[in-house]
Amino acid sequence: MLTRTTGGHTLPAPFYPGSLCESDLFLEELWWELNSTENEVLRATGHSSQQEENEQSVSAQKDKSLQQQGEDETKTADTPEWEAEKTTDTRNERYLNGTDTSLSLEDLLQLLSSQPENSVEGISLGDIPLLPGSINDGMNSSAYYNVNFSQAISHDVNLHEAMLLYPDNTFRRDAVGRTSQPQEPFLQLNSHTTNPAQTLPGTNLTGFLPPVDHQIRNLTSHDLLYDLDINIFDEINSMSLATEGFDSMEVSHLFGEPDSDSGLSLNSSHNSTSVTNPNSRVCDSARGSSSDLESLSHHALEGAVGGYYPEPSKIRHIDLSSDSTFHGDLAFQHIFHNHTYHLQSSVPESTSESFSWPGKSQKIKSRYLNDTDRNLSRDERRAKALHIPFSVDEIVHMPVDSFNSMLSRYYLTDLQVSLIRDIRRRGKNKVAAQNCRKRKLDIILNLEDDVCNLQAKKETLKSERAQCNKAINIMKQKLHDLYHDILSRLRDDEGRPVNPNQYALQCSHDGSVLIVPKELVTSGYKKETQKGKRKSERN
DNA sequence: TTGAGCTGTCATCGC
DNA sequence: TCGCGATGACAGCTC
Repeated sequence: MLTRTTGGHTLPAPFYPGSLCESDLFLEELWWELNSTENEVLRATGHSSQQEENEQSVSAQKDKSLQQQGEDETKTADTPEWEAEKTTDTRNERYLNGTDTSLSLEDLLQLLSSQPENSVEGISLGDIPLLPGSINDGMNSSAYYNVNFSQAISHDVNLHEAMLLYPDNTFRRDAVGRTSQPQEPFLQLNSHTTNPAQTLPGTNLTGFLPPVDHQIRNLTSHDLLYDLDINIFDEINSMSLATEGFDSMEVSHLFGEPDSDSGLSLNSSHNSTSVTNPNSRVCDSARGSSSDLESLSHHALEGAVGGYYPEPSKIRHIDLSSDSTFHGDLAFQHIFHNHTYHLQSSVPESTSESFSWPGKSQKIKSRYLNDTDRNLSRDERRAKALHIPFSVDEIVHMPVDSFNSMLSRYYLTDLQVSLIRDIRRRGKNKVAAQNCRKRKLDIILNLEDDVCNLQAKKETLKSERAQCNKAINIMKQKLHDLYHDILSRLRDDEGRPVNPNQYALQCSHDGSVLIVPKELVTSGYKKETQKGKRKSERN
């Protein structure tokens, strides 16, 4: 029973290596060897019955894709320029000349469609070079699947809807399993297929992995997706959420943000489908992911009113549930979403993000955020998630007129506009807060300097006062000495020395010096002081 | 574990 | 009325 076609080769349906169980690894090795041997045989013979089936399938798909492409062209009359600029003729020529062996499936199908029928025989899907790093294999296989990805992307269809666009069963790897598991429509994870080359034709995992077969062989999708950037999943999830209609709180929870002040709350009834696929069965180790995902989906709805933060472990299950479609969208995002989000804003970011990561574990946080995302601020992640075509720097630092004209020039949803305005408000307030703190710090420093200067001045004045007092005392002493010296030399009428304790010297206005008894001096002094007081009282 | 410092954010006020 | 800056207050994070 041949149910899976992997690049022109067949796999026995009941035999799915890739489980995390170690016992399955041995079977996986055997499967790999068998498959490798089969590949060699097929290459040696150059053709096979299965290839004929594939070619027939390709021909049928080609017709379908061409028909679908014609329909899509009418549907997507306003496709972006990047799609209009996509030309494959030159690549086809390069491929025919042998200079370019990295043609994608779509290119090849177009090449086939442009060639006479008899020339198709020489090319089968098994001959398609699936080079490591050529992620276009997955992306450009839309024609093969009768899907116009550009339409899906341009319409911002979420993953779930994008998957539903597949009209036939070519995407299915296991029709039997599919019928037996009707609730597992698309996201059958690669955990069943350890060999990444045996995944879907359009999802060549080798494009993301180093071409070390022996290492890849023992990896499961669990392992392969484990280290992938969570932000990519965030983008995928939010892309569907942002366009399909969602509650901003849920996106905030998905981003680990308890507060989203975008202020718009859309329908959140079905937004968790693209995020949490309860039917995704990754492996035995993640067997409990189904319940977790359900609970997460449930809590996501709760989070809209209660503020639930999904734990990182649950987010990990979400990532694993993205399945192979992840790669296709990933490729699209690498190519079509050329957002220039600056990693470093002009405003110095805090070294510690206030972004509240669920669980608050920095190890887990750093595990899911790569270096780029660690440098992204929360608003940058938000903008990236909602595919806002402006950088945070542009949004924040752009003049008002330019900002308003920019908003009017682009067709933006209310959510995007709200987020942009929030980003601008927060960004400007952040700068204002920084300036305010800097200014406050400057004021404090200036006040401290003033205090220091005043203290120094006070000390100077104290020293000057001490010096003045010292000078005054010296002058007093000199005056006292001079006084006694003069009185000691004076004689009364009887020739006796004048007692300094009974007489005092008094200078008159005309410069003459009189010897006056101290009683008169003290009484006269009292009278003068009393007169002075009276005068002051009268005045 | 606790506290200080830093930073982002929100609310509010005034221009 | 709107936009924006300034600032107090609060919370989260780091050390």
